[in-house]
Amino acid sequence: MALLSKSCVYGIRAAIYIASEADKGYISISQVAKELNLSSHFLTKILQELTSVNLLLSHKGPRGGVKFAKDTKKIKLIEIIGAIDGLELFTECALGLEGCGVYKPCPLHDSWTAHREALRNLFERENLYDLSENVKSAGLRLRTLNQQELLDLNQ
Amino acid sequence: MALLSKSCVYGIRAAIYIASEADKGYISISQVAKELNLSSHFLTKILQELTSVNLLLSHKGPRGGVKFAKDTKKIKLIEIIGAIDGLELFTECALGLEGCGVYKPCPLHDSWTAHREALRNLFERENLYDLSENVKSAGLRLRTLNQQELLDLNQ
DNA sequence: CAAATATAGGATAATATTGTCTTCATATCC
DNA sequence: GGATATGAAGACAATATTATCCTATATTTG
Repeated sequence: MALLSKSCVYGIRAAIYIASEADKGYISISQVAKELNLSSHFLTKILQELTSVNLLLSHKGPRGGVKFAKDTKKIKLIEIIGAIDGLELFTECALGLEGCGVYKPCPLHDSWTAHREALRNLFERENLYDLSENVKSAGLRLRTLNQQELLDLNQ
Repeated sequence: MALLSKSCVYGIRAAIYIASEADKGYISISQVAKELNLSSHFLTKILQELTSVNLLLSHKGPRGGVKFAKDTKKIKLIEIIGAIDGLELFTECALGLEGCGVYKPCPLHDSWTAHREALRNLFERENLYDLSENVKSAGLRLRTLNQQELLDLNQ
């Protein structure tokens, strides 16, 4: 199991990329998909979840695409995660027990709730502007590596 | 998305219960399943993953069942998780990028790797004996609640 | 208005996860 | 040795996730 679903991860990577191009207005999803090595149709669907909650604005037709509806400094990763995966990860019992709480806790209740908050903080801290700036200035990576790059890395 | 798969969660809940009955020798899987409100066939499959890595010993026939192969004080939750879900959660990039590391990090690399370790520690700390003792002494919960219990809880 | 381009949205398919059921093999007990 | 109880293992089904493809709709451009 991964922490986040693939859809969510694709959404986050795309969001950071779109934020890095925020000054250019609408950016086409197919360009984002190409840049990140994703299926454009699949990415379109994922980003629709972000437009439906008004995080993204979309525009059809030539020179259309998507852009963020507000200042990317004010958009935290947790909003992207909430729109795609939901926030259950940050609210639910680690053992999936409904009603697990102070009154009827599971054996992991205390340690997990504490940890859950730290995890939530992690994603509440990160805003899209900072993340995208880091990508630009430090050459961080949003793409998968191709075969050759993976080989190079393993040497 | 949840942190752990359902199989893993079922495995953990069963493991804690089995540990709480460790002094009774082999305990039948169907009894465990009944106690925890799980399908016995499904649980059998999950526990087979624990016997196949020699965490559990199994015994067929009347008075058969499963029991832990070593002192439950020495079995940490991380071992159960590793056998069922694998340890990818504690080793992989949060954005699922292969080869994400110091050399070619993703924008979340630093904060996630730090957090990942804390998460791992959480599950490395907890041993089955302590967890099962907590369940017994503090009446903690391994079961799902039934309709009535859920209603009671919400009042 | 026509052509081109882009998102929206639905149909379908592939795969993984979760769950049930049946059969088999083995052990116990009488 | 026969009846019974139990885990092992595989077939199968339901559901969720991931992915692809096709059509519809809106918008721009000429």
